[in-house]
Amino acid sequence: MIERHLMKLRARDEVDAEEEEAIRGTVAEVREYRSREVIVRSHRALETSNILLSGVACRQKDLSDGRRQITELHVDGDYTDLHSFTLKSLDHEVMALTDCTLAVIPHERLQEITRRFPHLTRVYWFATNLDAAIHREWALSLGRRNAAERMAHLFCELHVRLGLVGLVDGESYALALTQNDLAECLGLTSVHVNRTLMQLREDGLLEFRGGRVTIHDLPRLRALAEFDESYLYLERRRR
Amino acid sequence: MIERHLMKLRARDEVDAEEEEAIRGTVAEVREYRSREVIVRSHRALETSNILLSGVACRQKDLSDGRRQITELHVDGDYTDLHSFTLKSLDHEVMALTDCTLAVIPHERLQEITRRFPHLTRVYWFATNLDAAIHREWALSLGRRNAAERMAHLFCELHVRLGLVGLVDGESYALALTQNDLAECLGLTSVHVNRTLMQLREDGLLEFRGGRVTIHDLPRLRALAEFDESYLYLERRRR
DNA sequence: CGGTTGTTTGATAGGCCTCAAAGTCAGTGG
DNA sequence: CCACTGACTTTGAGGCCTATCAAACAACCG
Repeated sequence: MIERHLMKLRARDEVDAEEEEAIRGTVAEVREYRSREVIVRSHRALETSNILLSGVACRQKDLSDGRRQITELHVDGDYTDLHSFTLKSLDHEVMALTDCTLAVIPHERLQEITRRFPHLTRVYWFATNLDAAIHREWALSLGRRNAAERMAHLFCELHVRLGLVGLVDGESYALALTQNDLAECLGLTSVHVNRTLMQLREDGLLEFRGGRVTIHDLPRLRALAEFDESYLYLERRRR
Repeated sequence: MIERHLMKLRARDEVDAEEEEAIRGTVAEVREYRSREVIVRSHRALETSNILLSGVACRQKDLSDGRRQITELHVDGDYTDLHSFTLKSLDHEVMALTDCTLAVIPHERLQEITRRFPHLTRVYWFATNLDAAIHREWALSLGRRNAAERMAHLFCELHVRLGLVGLVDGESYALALTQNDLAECLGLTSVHVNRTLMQLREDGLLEFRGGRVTIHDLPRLRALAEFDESYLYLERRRR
């Protein structure tokens, strides 16, 4: 059930059998959400966190006039809101962008495994620090990359992150987002996203249609984005 | 020495005498850096972290053609790179924007106090999650706020964060940054920062000159920025 | 098959960038 | 005490990237 979550942890650290068992034991419940449903509301006291088992979810913040920014995308196996374990409430919403299945993990169970397994504490601390690293890379995109570079970078990031959990088929992966969702990730309007997608397609870099991304020229895509995957901390080492 | 660091921790949690003593014991050394010196290089194996004792430092990332984005500003009492404790190396540089003094904390000492004090582990885990919350708010600014709103928001954030450590005098605080530094925080050019500053000044919101920010109308500044300080997690509670 | 959601296209506007140069100021040294 | 320097700020003109507004088109769905 949480196999993809374990795959992801194992890509960056060692997790032994006993730790794995403890992690499996943290799951209290499994819930389903429909596309566009809010999974976690902002500014509410929280006593559980969630692992995304399947689907695409996001963290988003907005302004009063409706301007909205997605600050991170989540895919299968991601903890969407592990940070609420110490924050106790969130500064953003977590929302389902497609139908989603999530495992619910009570904070008290996290408290317990961090007490029993100091190493797992660091594994999960690392995981939240990785989210922050992704935020920083997005800040670089939003602040300094133009539309095409930003978009190329996002597709490269997802290519790696989905690849880690076995969801990339050749150079293609499922991504059931709307162009407006992309716009809210990239700090653009959906109209400009549409035009930028067409440009990337005409340039032979990739196609995005029917909820699927097909990369035609990964080296050029990475070069355009100046994509350097080191911010995803892919080394498997003791944390 | 690390009084401001403790002030900041105490604004969000309780730290008892024994824990405080342990924290003081983590400091191995104190170092000075000149303005513009690199404090921590990216992509290098790290075995220490740093608490900023005085000065302004930043985290920054750049693209090959020189475009640069600052992803967070650090002020007195901040851990500039606590996340390297689990990340082991950084995806960005830490740089001094003014002359700075930093306390050096070996990771092995952090390892030790997290073993002895599970609560302190959560206090510091919280601290890195707070950095991520700041990153998200900056993403909202970079993606969706216009130049004046972004700038207003940044000055509001610093007003609160410097206030926490006693560095705000009335509605004024020292901030020895150049307009170009601001531009690199805000995803703008220094020319446009200059024009935006003039506009904020003409509108009677604030002045920024001689390395000092003077806020003339805090309510209007906050309204312009839609500043909601809850992302800074100012409630004092057990983490 | 009408209704709804999402994509595509077109025309126009504006916010911010680029390039360039002048102005200001603190610090340095003769 | 003043020329000199370098770093930073300010101003101006022009242009581009992306937003805005509007409407047509396509695809999905009950």
